[in-house]
Amino acid sequence: MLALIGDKWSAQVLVELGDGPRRFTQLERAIEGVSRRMLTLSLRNLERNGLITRTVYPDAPPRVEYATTALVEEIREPLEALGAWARRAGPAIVAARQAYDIRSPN
Amino acid sequence: MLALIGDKWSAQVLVELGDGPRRFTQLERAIEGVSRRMLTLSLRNLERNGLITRTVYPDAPPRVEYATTALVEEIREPLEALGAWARRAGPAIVAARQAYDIRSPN
DNA sequence: CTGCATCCAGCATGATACTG
DNA sequence: CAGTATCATGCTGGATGCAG
Repeated sequence: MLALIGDKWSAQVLVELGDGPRRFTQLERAIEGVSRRMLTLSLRNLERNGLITRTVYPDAPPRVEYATTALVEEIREPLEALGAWARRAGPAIVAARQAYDIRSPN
Repeated sequence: MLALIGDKWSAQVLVELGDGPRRFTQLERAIEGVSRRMLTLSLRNLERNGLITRTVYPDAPPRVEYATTALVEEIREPLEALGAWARRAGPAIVAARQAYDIRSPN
């Protein structure tokens, strides 16, 4: 699982594509801090693993759209459960972190 | 979320601790390929984020047990859903990979 | 617009040795 | 048993420039 989307950006790409197909530049702008290089690599990797599709439209200027496959739809629900948990648990995590840092001031 | 357990070993640690508390050496043996150093770092990180507890028993020889916290219990279900999906989707992923590699022989 | 190639720095990780 | 300390290194990923 983590071998598929465990890197820094792939998960975010999947989140963006959750609302529907997106173009390369749209993703680049939506995902704060991603470089063109890393976005390309992530997209290639996701495509290779069958998690997204890449569609080239023969226009000028070039247009490429990325979309999630059925494989990803199957896990949308547990993924969103995890997302909800992350938002809920955020404060507890921060608190735990502060408590730990006070106990071990290194 | 991935910031918490996105590294190479933390997720596996959580899986091992899913069956109950474990000692340092038990984890080291159960998790194939992990070095003492990385196991230590992962455990410290999980502890700092409040996902596991570390209990030292004042015995000779020393004994330390790690266990998951309630925070982790909350996501056991979606996590297992993801695991089940990973096992089911495995073959499809491999197939997609082969198809891709044939299309793009670089 | 959508990439790919190259270069290079920095961090993460493994190996190894040592300790309470 | 359960770590810590130190060193060497390899890969990740950013920056930059080029291209169809």
